[in-house]
Amino acid sequence: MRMMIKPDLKEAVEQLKKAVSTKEFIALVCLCEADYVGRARSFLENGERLLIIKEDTSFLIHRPRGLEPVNWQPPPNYVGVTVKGDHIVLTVKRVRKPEKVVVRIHKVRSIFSGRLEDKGGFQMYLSEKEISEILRMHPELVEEGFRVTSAEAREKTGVVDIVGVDANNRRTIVEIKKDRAGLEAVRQLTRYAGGIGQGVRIVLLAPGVTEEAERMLRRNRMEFRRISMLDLTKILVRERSLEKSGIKKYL
Amino acid sequence: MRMMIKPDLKEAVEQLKKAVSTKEFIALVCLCEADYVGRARSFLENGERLLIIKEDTSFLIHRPRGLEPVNWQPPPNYVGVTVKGDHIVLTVKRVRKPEKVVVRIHKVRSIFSGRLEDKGGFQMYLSEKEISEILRMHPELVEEGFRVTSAEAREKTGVVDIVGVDANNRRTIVEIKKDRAGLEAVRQLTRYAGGIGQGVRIVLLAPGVTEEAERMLRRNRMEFRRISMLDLTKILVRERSLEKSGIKKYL
DNA sequence: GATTGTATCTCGCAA
DNA sequence: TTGCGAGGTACAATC
Repeated sequence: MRMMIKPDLKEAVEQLKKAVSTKEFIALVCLCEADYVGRARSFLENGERLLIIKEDTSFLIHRPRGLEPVNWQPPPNYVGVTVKGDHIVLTVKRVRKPEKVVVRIHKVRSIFSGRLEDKGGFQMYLSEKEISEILRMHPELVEEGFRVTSAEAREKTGVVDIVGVDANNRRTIVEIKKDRAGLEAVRQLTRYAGGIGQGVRIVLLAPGVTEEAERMLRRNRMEFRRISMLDLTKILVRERSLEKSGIKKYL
Repeated sequence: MRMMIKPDLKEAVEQLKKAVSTKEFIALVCLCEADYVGRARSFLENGERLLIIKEDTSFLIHRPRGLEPVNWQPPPNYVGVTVKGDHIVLTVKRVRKPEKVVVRIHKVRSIFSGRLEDKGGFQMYLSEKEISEILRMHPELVEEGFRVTSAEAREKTGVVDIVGVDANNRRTIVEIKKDRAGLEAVRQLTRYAGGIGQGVRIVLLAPGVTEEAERMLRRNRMEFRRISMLDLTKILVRERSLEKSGIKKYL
């Protein structure tokens, strides 16, 4: 692990080359310009940015504002470092596609490189899949008397989360959205419903629905039911072994 | 602009707080864990990562591998720094949405903060010459049945024109603008079209058009057609003879 | 490898 | 603010 503040060109190049060759994680604040050629073309004029080269050669250029990187290259990449006159030329070229970013680095403000130790697990909760799982275990949350007949989550025409029958033994398809359902969700559902016979109830389950989406639902004789993500989370927390997962401390 | 290597907790907190309060750009390599609660929930166990807080409060956590950040928050955010026992607690909470990331920082490997000077322009790029070339090769992109009889680039106005005939053998002049066409573009076009006889179609091709410009076009019986510079770029990249002037040279 | 669908998508634009 | 489409989308799953 090594770090330098305002190194001169020679020092910076040396560390950069070494770090690249040993595939260390690199975070470099510098004055630079960058060209991209590949699926499109772009040119980024001179300015101060943060460059990131990861251990798997993932590459990012971040400007001082905005969430998204201005330039990037998904791994794997060939990474080259050379010196041309008074600046460093960093070339990042994708292995499997004809794409590359060329960065001309004029001044290095700071450079960090090292191997980062990161074995920590990452877990997302309450994805649509997990919601579906909970509802399969607790069909009464969908509707009184509802029974699940098919645990199959996907069919060819689109995404279907739960198939079952309601209290009157009528076939019912339940689609789940974890966010407020918009037009796109309803469209997706409509596409699927096109291949379904008459007399089948179609229910959209979500924390909310936009006005237009609800209108579209009505036009297509489909139903909306509100569901509380908080309730589902409580069930998840109650029923899962949570010692190692860590979500417990939130609730 | 300030940077520290392996600072102790107190030093790190001090710099972090100051940098956050003055909205400096921050790049922090540290051992940390992170929780996200919002549209979904996630938990990231302990490990070494790069944290980025931008001048507009954009927030990113990058692991040592993978292009995408493992956690993030689009601006604007409230950013809070506190100390709890032996670790720093960084809270990044979105202003307009119920979402937050809480990071517990256990060890700081290095911290950079400062204001980055970045006024450099950024643009996707296609020269007029290239646009003209692509459309000559693919006249169907102008319109179904269109055939080119001549093409010429006027560099001063940033407009390319192509002369041809449409599917009905009617003479058609196509003007191309790289950027969204405003009133000025239409004025120039009108001036140019003034010397043209009646019965000739005039079509403006651009990525977009302002409302007023479109009205002016209609008044002058001219047409607008939307064209995607990105699509053209893709065609260029895909189909150009690579030996002479194409992408190959770059790659 | 090509296609398809999701995403804490983000972002810009328009109504 | 909400909806809608584009993106160098990236990425995983599927064919």
